[in-house]
Amino acid sequence: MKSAAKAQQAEDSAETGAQQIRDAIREAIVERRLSPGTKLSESDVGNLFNVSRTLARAALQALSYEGLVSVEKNRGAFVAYPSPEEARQIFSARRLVEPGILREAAARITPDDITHLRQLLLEEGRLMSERGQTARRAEIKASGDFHLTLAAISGNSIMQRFMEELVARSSLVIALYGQSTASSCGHSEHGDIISAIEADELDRACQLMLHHITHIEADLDLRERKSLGLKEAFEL
Amino acid sequence: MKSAAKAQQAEDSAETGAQQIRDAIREAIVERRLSPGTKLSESDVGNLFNVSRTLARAALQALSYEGLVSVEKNRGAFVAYPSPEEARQIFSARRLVEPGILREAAARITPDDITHLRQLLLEEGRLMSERGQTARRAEIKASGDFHLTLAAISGNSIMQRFMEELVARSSLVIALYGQSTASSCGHSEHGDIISAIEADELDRACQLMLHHITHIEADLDLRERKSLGLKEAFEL
DNA sequence: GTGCAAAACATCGTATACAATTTTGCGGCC
DNA sequence: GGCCGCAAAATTGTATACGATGTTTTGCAC
Repeated sequence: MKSAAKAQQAEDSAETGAQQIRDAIREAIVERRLSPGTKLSESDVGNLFNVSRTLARAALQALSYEGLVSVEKNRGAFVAYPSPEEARQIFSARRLVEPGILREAAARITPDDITHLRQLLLEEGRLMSERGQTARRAEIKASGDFHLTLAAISGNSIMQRFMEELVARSSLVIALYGQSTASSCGHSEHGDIISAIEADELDRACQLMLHHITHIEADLDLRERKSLGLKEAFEL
Repeated sequence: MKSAAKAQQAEDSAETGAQQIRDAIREAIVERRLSPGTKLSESDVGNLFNVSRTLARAALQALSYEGLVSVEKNRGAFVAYPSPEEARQIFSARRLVEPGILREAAARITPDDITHLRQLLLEEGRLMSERGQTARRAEIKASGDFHLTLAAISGNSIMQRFMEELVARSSLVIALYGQSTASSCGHSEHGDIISAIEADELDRACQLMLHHITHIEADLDLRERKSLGLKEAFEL
């Protein structure tokens, strides 16, 4: 897998400069270094990466297809600001697909995969106990990687790509509406899911996955707050 | 719904010229006026639509994110030529998501929606009995519209967009590997699914949907044929 | 006649330039 | 004093231009 991943990487980095910029911005969004609503002007992005507006534009367009930035005609690109309704749809979509992905993954999983998943878990736990911004960011990424790895194991690259989109957008939603300081995912729930898979209790694993997703969503405050930044921001 | 659809349309057409080109090419691909593997050079596309390469490129990039065209570095863009493996993944993904979509749609469906679906079915049947290329193309579109409408009824725009991608790519796969002259979907199966929904027999509706998708896939010849056109084409 | 190499051609990758639209700031008018 | 309108500035939309890369052709040597 390492060689395949490397080949993929080489192919990507060789493909075009816009891809690199896209990946860099996406990482910044997912790790919450860029807040929802932040303006991403083409010139600024271009200057930042020392490329022309052409490439910056291409990268922003690409991100808009993934739902991470929204481009408004003649107004510019912004880090996506998902509405509560959008947030609900994202988690609804995850509840819809993740059990199925889990089933397919369980059918193809190898001992090596289990080891890999457990390693991810360990890393996640380690980061969780650490302090600091960088650790927090790494933890966010790691907790998403659990779901992404499951999708990779399922062997369906289409579903894998879809999950990448959903996980990335989830990160945005959590950044916006998350309440608890305990970030993103319940750590122990990931472990429970792996255990259920190992024990071949597939139905239980799916149930756990559904509860897990619901728990994440339950930690959000999805009440409508209409255009909260316009007037109410001053009345605080 | 009509006003909402119109607003959407107006917004789209106003958004940018690249979108219109993208939609035009996509329609051509889905309706199989463009065959898989066809080269789509940026200059040609630009000339065809009387725009610069910039817009043509943007449109082709967009389509590559949807999996309908594949762009190869420094070589150009081509109508996607899905491999048998890719085809299997597409239908696997559909089996994974469509029952879930069906369940959500059934929970929100209105009598008007049922009417609409039945109307689609009628149209589909009418086109099926007609002769000629244009009728055949319209039929392809109509049969996909059934699945798309179901996704729209479900109310989850994320899943809806995903289904649009899957249906479009399915059309490509069928164009490549389809055997029977009876195109795309078994017509009667669509009607059976609607009936099951109306009768509130959700589990049965899901089963029918799964069988339906499997039937479509079963009509394909997904055997690997390596670079078939090189010598064997002459030895016929 | 065949095979390889070099040049010519075509096509994509990226940058820069210009046009169109929106936003913003200013001034006049009610 | 506040509102309306116009002009300037900024930003995006699109086109064109140039350089890089891949492909084909052509010519020469074997």
